[in-house]
Amino acid sequence: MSLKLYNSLTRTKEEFKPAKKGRVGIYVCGPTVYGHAHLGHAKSYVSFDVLTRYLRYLGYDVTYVQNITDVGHLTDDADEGEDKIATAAKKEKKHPMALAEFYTRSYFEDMDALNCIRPDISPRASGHIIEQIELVKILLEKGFAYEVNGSVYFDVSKFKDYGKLSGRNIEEMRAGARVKPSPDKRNPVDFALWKKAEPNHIMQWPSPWGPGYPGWHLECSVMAMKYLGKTIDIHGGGLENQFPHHECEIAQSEAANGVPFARYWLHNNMVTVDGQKMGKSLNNFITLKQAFSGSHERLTKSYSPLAVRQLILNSHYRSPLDFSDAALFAAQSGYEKITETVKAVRKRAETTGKDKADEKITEQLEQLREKFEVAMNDDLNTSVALSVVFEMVRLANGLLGGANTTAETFSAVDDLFSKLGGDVLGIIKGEYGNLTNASDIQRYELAISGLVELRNKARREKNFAISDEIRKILGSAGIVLEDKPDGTTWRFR
RNA sequence: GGCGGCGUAGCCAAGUGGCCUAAGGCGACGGUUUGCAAAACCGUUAUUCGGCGGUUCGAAUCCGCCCGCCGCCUCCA
Repeated sequence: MSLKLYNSLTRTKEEFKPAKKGRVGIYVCGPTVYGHAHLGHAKSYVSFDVLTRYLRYLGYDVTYVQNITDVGHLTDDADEGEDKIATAAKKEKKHPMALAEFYTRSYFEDMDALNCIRPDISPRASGHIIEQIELVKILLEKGFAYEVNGSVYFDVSKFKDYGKLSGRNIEEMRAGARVKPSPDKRNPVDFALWKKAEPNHIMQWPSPWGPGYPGWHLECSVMAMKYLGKTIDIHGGGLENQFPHHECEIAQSEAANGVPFARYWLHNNMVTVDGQKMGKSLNNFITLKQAFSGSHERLTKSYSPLAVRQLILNSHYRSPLDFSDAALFAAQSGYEKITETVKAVRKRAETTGKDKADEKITEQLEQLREKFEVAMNDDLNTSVALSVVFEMVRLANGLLGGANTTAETFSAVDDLFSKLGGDVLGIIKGEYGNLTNASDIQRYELAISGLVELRNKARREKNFAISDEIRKILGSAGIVLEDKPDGTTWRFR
């Protein structure tokens, strides 16, 4: 039984074997930091986060590189528009680097909330200008590129394999081209490696071809090569980047190095909101910060970051995902169900003894783990993997209802919860706290437990009018009471 | 116009030739439990997989046509 991944390059599921035994290098196209991250970013980066988490679970030593694009990504036509960062910086009246820094921090904040493990390396495009210039030089020397008016373009006609990833050929593209070709380019499908900067362009660097800045595709080739070698194991990214971005990365890298750029190409599908492509003009553009706070007119409430994560993992990474308030609501309920069970299991696992875990249960757990791995091995079927976690929830709740389960058995259950739902899927936390500030917790707990005690006194005296009133008051503050055989507990709704 | 994908219960979603008289979640309903609740547990909720034909002993799964939706081809994760 081994991991199979769908390779866009061959359009088939292939058994995954890294080039070096036991070690995996992954490069994923990161965000262009000119705005807050949105639901689309979440699907992409949660998907690749689960990939790296699962590879680590399988015992691989993974190096995960995900770039930050802070220069060179143009608006409009690939080679004619303005730099996205520069445009946003003008609007916000900030230095481009300040703007990039601001949104980089915002991005990490959101990804942390989604429980995405930080990449091992988060290289910035602007920090690799020298390397990018070097690559352009090599491509010029080898005759794959040409210089015109201080800009350098890649000559697509020189690279036979162009189109192999996206299944296109140059003739078709030329026929269907909607963009008017730049007069500098020999061929409309040629793309910019280095762009000449006008004097008022803030983001510019000296180069052998005069002051300028790198083309967008160049950074990924350079940084992947620098940190992972000339041939990387896995290259990931969004489906919309398959063409032209990834196609251009392949062309540049393979033309320069003469060896395959990436062995496995993985592409995640797109996100829609209420059935439509997410776009600023459609008023369905939802940032992660808006989803977490519920501050968007399409959302009826705020959603936990991990509920967003769970919704993403509820479907396959290669399927499109439609975000809607109803779907998020369902994910939130399911997420809370898992969370409450895990918390209860951990509480029962605290009282350690010398007993052994129930063998019948550990056998069941082992079967569940196997089912989970079979699902994940099949091109990361997180939907089925998640269903295994729910099966564990039902098993655990059954044990919680009974009286004879040992702490050791609960500990075994928690162990598997932590591995599968925690380490791999990232929807179960290592620790849960109702509030972040310790002294706040004490004060709230004191107040709430006082009211609970008062209510129980009323209940003992059969004064249910008073007891119901207290529960109602706490309920309106979002605190739910649960009367159980061993006492009353409370939790936040 | 070119290329690709999708259509499974009220909603989300897995399954892609026989183990499917189709996982799992949400919602709804009934039961157990409870002073009443909440939570949990048990049960019910698609004889059917957009429609129509075909291939096959056998199809949600393969083929054809039709209908509907979406994406890429221009920046987007």
